Amino acid sequence: MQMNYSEILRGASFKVTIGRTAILQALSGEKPLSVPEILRKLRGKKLDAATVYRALEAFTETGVVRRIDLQHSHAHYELAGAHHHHLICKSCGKIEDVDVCDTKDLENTILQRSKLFGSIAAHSLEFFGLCKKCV
Amino acid sequence: MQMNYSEILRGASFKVTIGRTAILQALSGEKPLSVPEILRKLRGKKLDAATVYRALEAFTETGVVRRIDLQHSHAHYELAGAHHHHLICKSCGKIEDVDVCDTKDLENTILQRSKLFGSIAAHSLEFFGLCKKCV
DNA sequence: CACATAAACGCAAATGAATTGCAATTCCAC
DNA sequence: GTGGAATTGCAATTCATTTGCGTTTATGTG
Repeated sequence: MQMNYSEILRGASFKVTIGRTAILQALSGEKPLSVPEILRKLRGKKLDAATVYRALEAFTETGVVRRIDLQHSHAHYELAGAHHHHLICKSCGKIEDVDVCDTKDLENTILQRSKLFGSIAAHSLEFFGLCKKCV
Repeated sequence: MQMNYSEILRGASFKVTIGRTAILQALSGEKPLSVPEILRKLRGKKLDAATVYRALEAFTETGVVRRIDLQHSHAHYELAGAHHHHLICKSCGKIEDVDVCDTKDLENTILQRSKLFGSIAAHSLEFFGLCKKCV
């Protein structure tokens, strides 16, 4: 069931390049990364920022990567594996994954009540609080 | 129960200035605004961008204003009145408010399962889909 | 395997949002 | 009214993000 990065890229009909493979690899860690963080992580690979931005745009469009908001004034990205959300510590920035997510009912309720919308394709849900160290 | 902007400002122990009152006024519309949008809306008032950013930072810290993510690569702000969320059309950008929100149970469940976090203070929840015109 | 083509890339420049330092101004409590 | 702290404007700066363009590279087709 494991999918390597080449397969992921090919599966979304992207070319398999060193750069894009490296970007996916960088995103395979536990924490969602911003573009500057990705660039720092791939310092050795002399990847241009424009390349990373263009790759991430393509990746998010096809759903390979998910873009999330950690309220840090710039976007963060993570591999779009299993659907999940995040707990973010407002003090130290620690991030914990949250895999509970039963918003299907909620989405249906919302769609029924909405006068203007016809469909919901995605949602973002992040929780902000304090981790045990920062309490 | 109506609160005017002076009262809101005083209530959060801010000084009541023309600038900050105008910012709150600008945010009183239906749509969450980005800083550039606020500046455009207050063009006549010759408010500096730095002033707006500083005010919004103070406002979000004290909870007077809420910062939300519409996946547009820059932050949007709205008055922190009744707790609600948003439906955002991925095609035309239309925004509809969602006032259904029973995430209290969800938050408790998440906190219980979490090993690292001690408290949840806030959450962001936005739905992305297509409005009826863009279907 | 060569080759054509579209995708991906690097580089440089431009844009645009957000931040910062500092001096001047303004609100507010006393 | 006066003093001090909060707020502001201005200018300069930082940082993320985008864009144009010419070059390189992956890939499928013959």
